[in-house]
Amino acid sequence: MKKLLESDLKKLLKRGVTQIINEEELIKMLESGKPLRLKQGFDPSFTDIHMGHVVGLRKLRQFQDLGHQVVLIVGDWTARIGDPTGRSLTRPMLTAEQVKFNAQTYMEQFFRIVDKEKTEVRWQSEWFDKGKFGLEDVIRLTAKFTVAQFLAREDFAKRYAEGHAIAITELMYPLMQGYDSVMIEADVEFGGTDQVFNCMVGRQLQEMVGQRPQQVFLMPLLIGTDGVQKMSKSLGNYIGVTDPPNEMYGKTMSINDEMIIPYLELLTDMPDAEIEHNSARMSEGKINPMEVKKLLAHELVKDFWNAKSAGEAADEFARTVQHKELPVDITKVKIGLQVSLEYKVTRTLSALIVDAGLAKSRAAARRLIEQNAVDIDGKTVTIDISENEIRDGSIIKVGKRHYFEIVREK
RNA sequence: GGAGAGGUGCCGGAGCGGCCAAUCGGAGCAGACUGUAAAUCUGCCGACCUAAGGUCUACGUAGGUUCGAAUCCUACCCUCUCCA
Repeated sequence: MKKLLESDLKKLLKRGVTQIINEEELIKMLESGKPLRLKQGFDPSFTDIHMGHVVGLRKLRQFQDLGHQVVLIVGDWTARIGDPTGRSLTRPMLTAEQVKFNAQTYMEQFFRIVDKEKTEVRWQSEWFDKGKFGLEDVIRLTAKFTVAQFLAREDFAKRYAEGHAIAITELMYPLMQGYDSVMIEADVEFGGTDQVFNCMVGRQLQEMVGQRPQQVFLMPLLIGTDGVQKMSKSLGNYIGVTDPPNEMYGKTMSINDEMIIPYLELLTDMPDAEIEHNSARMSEGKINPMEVKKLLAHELVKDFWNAKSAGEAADEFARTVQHKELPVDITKVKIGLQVSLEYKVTRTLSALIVDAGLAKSRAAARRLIEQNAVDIDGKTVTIDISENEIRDGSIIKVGKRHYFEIVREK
């Protein structure tokens, strides 16, 4: 165990933390010098980790660096139910195969941030599978809680009030998550602020079986790139940890100003003093917020890729976006006479745009043309011309930042 | 088990025999403005056809009535509410 310093404690318990239940006890536990069992669960109902998850994973890493033990729970059973948290609709159930695949992918990404050496991976199936958990257990578990307790939870209450369906299995979800804490004898459970209820159930269950109730460590939910809703894959407002450097950089640059400081606090190791300094300069108008955002974007790409990629992504951004020059790599679309058995096919510009993957359908591509969104070699095109009218090597721009090059086949 | 309400495009939600590819809001996309921010304004927003027009596919599922159905009828599936 590393010796606990005052500065460590501050960083650990203050930065990027919404609430700790119960903080005093947690501090005592940390000071005792005994390695703590930190519970982090996830549902393999999705595969990609994005920056929203990173907030919590970084926190786990900080604890690990002080010598504590992470216990990662693969929610292979809960995933099949679907976490009702924040949902207005019942989620579809997943098959065992999907769950397994997703878990694998998830963990590959998880260990980019969290230290694998100090992590114990446990699957819920270890205690929930057939033969291990029976009706008797279900009854014992469910008997401890009331419907009123569950309806106190905001999302259940809301769905109920609005007449949306709530499956009984969904009520099982928090119980199962709580039971996990008992099984692994968790000292601290980590989660986003939307996890309070589930984590508290764990606390209560542990107490009922005579274990010391876990401390609950709640972290803020990261707002997505749209600046409004929490970051989530299904809303499409996320930055994934596996996003290629240019994309990660670009997406970061598109967040709005208000989010720059929170992102720095939650996703980077930039010292508090430096963050405050930047924040002050921005509000005094001494620096263009874009410059700070560039620091953030660079920092993220550096952490998830490397310094070299970060530099390149920054250059690419400056080149294509700020100076409106061409990107380094351009997709090439081949044109030329294509003769099938039946007839000769000459494509139109709209078809080329679809082939380049920049529109879902030809109708959509035509709409783009009509809306002056398409340029050929810098000149806006307004009608859907034939590929024969396009020169070899022409650069076609679609929207603000998508390009492709025409290559004529002889 | 009984009674009532309802299932519409990515989401919410109008329409209740022809003028409905379907009002409106949100999301999304594009243009203007910019710092590829945000906000704002404007336009688009089922597919296919080199097309001011045409064709096809769509309003829970399957049939039916009608010249014509998202709209009426029948059966089925699903959801919600109340009663038992």
